[in-house]
Amino acid sequence: MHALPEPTVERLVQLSRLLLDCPENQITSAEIERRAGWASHTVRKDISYLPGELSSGLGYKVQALKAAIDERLGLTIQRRCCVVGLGRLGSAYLNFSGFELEGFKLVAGFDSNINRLEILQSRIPLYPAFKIPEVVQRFAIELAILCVPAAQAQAVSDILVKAGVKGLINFAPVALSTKAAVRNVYIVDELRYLSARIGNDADETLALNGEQTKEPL
Amino acid sequence: MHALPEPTVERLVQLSRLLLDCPENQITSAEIERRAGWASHTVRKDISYLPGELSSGLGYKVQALKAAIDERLGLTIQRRCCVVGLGRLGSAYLNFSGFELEGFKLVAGFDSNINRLEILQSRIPLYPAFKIPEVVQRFAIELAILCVPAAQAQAVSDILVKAGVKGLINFAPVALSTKAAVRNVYIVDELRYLSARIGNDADETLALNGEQTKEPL
DNA sequence: CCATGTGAATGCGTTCACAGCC
DNA sequence: GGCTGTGAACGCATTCACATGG
Repeated sequence: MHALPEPTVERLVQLSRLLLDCPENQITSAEIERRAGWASHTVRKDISYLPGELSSGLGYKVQALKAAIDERLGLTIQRRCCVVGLGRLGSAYLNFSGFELEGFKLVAGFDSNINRLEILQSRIPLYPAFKIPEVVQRFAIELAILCVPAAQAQAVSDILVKAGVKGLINFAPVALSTKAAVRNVYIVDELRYLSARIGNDADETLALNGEQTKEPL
Repeated sequence: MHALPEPTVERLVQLSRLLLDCPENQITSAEIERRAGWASHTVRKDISYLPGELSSGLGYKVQALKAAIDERLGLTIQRRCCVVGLGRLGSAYLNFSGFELEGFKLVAGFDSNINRLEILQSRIPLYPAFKIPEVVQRFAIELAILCVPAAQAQAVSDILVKAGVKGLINFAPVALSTKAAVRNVYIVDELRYLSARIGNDADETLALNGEQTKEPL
């Protein structure tokens, strides 16, 4: 079995979720195109990498398709994760309830500020940062949502990875150097990227009165 | 002036920020490789798309390089943005202080829950959701950070875009259908993607393709 | 020598076009 | 007929190798 192309993995990850709230039993590649925006032949090509009999005359069997994707991508395993850094962003994710639904289990929150641990109320157990090695090992935590300030991100990531964490979502604007898998999510870069995309169309003007009348969607 | 390759834009966006906290005057492509993780020839190729004399014997001139990137990508314009949906995630970003530093101005927060508007304290002016068209037009808001529940994301995005918003960061797990530029950030998909990458220790089917080969810490 | 810059080669994902099957 | 599945063609970004400049 060969490695999947990187972009294919990315699309299949999304497709798997998309199939979650898909009430029908069958779905065609054309319908997936409509819902997700990828060309139908791209969808078919992606799916063709998966093993098994997934189609039946008029489309793919939703259950079987989702199962095949999850199986192939290793998404059937329930992974334990933690949130590190319980500022506004970290505690937002600490209280996010969408993890369990999709096979993740949030089992710990960490912060170096003891006061903060006492103030925060959460269903999830909270620990001081110095307990990261112990707790990560004890619960076999594999994934971490890293919400600490940029200055500490590299050091904290080192501790996490040493303790056994294999994947990180990094919200700080630093390029982590680590053997773990990393996904960077920095909102300012996202804004900058959007800025680049929308270009310098009609700027300068402070839109005094009339406002440009936009055509409907 | 030709369009830049998509991946180049993405790297230059990050490079521009990386140069922000770069105290030196000169930087070589090899040093950028060390800090950002891209091969030095990739860096040079990316930079070669930019106009102007950016190098001088022993590396690039940091100021000039950053200026050239920002100019080319349209990052010199200060864009106004807003946060829509002031739940935990939305209010976390509402209080994030990193926007101004990098040329963005957060000028409004919106939520449909009037109570919430009264409870939240923020330096940023808050408005009820029904005022989105008015406020977006009045302040010429171009970018929106969309933190509303999935069920409302499409409808709210329609209103924003109709009012003049040109780019959206979407935190909800839905594929928005819109003419605006969109960046999707859904944390569960990020976790799933990491899951796929780290596999099950026994399972090397996904064979991390080169990608992030970092040298040891 | 150092490091940049760039045409040319390579490799990889996308797109195409059509064969196969329900 | 409609839809999937896939080898083959294509196009684009990456990578290479070497010419150029301080």
